[in-house]
Amino acid sequence: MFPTTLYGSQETQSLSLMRVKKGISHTCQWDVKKLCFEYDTDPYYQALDTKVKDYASIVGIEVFSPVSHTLFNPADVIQKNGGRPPLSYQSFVKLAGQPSWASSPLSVTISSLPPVGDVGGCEISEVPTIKELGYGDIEQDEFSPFRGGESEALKRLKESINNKEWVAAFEKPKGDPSAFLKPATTTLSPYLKFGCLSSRYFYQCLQDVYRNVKRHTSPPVSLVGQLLWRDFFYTVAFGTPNFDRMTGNRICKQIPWNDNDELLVAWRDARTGYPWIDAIMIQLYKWGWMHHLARHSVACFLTRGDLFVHWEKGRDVFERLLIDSDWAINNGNWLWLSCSSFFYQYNRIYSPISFGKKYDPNGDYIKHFLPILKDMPKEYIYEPWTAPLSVQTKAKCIIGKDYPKPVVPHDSASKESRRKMAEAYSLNQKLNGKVSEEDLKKLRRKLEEDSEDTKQEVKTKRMRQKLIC
DNA sequence: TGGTCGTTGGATAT
DNA sequence: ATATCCAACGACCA
Repeated sequence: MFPTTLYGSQETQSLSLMRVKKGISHTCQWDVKKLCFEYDTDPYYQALDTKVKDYASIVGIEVFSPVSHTLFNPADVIQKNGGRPPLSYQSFVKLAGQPSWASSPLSVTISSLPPVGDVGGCEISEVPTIKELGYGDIEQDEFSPFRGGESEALKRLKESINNKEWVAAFEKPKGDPSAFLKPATTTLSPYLKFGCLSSRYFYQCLQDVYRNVKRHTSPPVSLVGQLLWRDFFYTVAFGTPNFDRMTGNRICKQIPWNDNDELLVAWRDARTGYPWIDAIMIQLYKWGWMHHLARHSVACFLTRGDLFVHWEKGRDVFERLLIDSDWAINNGNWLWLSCSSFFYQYNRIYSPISFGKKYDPNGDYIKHFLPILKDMPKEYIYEPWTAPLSVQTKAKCIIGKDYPKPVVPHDSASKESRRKMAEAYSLNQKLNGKVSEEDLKKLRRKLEEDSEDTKQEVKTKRMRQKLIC
């Protein structure tokens, strides 16, 4: 179902690096005097921009690179905190305060660009084709429903903002992850990510709405709160070396994740046997977007909830498939959901069965993205393996043949995961966070032994019961 | 150092 | 709908 090649960041990045290098070779013959580009905090672009700035300084080209992608300058917030990024949202909000530009309205009138002029017969851009990116074999109707561009972004922004009551009452945690005909959020994230929509303009539009209503929600749950979350992750990511890895990451708990490719692939390819999880992964594949809480469900399931697979593996899948995937935010949320950083209440596990049922008891979301289950009665739609064979036959969906059996039993798997998390946390505490590769290996062995013991106990108990009977 | 509190859990009781 | 338990974390701040 998925193209076999995984397009990690490196391939895409080397493509843009090539373009920049070519661009540099043309700066002399074009007599370039000034280079303007937005300041970028992602490590890859930091390195790239340094190269460009160094070159410009050598050949005497002026560089203008302002911070404008985020509400605040991450470096300022880090400096205010004594050189380290704040690790909680509340402390970030307190440090950040009001944006300096908030009182002066941003201009949205777009001045026209000067004509390109003579470029000496060279190609200006080499935008890769859909086929080159590995999507050539996908049917047109499977492409994301998002249309690109600034005009589209502003149109969609207006549609959201026009509903003042909705904006004023917005509370992120209360949204419905199963809503797909009309998603429960603004779905503006792809436009923020690609710079089609300015987060600062969005912020000002929201403030305008707030000024014109009696009451409105507040951070962290409000819409402005969501923009602040974005800035929070940008700031921590900027101030944390190796933010996208477990090892060498000062703020990341060292956890002995599985290296189980079978479980990872089942999750990635929407074959876990849990319809709620698989439907979300299909939506990811088809739309490149899912509701925030849907992302929580599958991320928790893959890592600390059920499969105990490394969060970096899930991060890679999201990074490639999400249309709004953003380096700081994606990594930040995987750290959060895997209880590796920011959030530590590993006992709170999303159930792959009851969480979705709460919002969508009929399973409409599942039936839409997993049509193989469209005739499964709602009593069984979240747990089709419990349906009697007669029901499965009538629904034309035999579990184990037409749709997979669960890869792991949720009850015991999540219990096991809780235990592993507790052990890993206690090791991190004991070693004050300085957990080595060897320490993790040892813990992995210990956990396996314990699990063997449990299995043996269960066996012994069963034997005893048999003897009694 | 100890108290507070944290965007978004689940199961069960009322 | 709301309260309570489960089992109990760590960042922040006084």
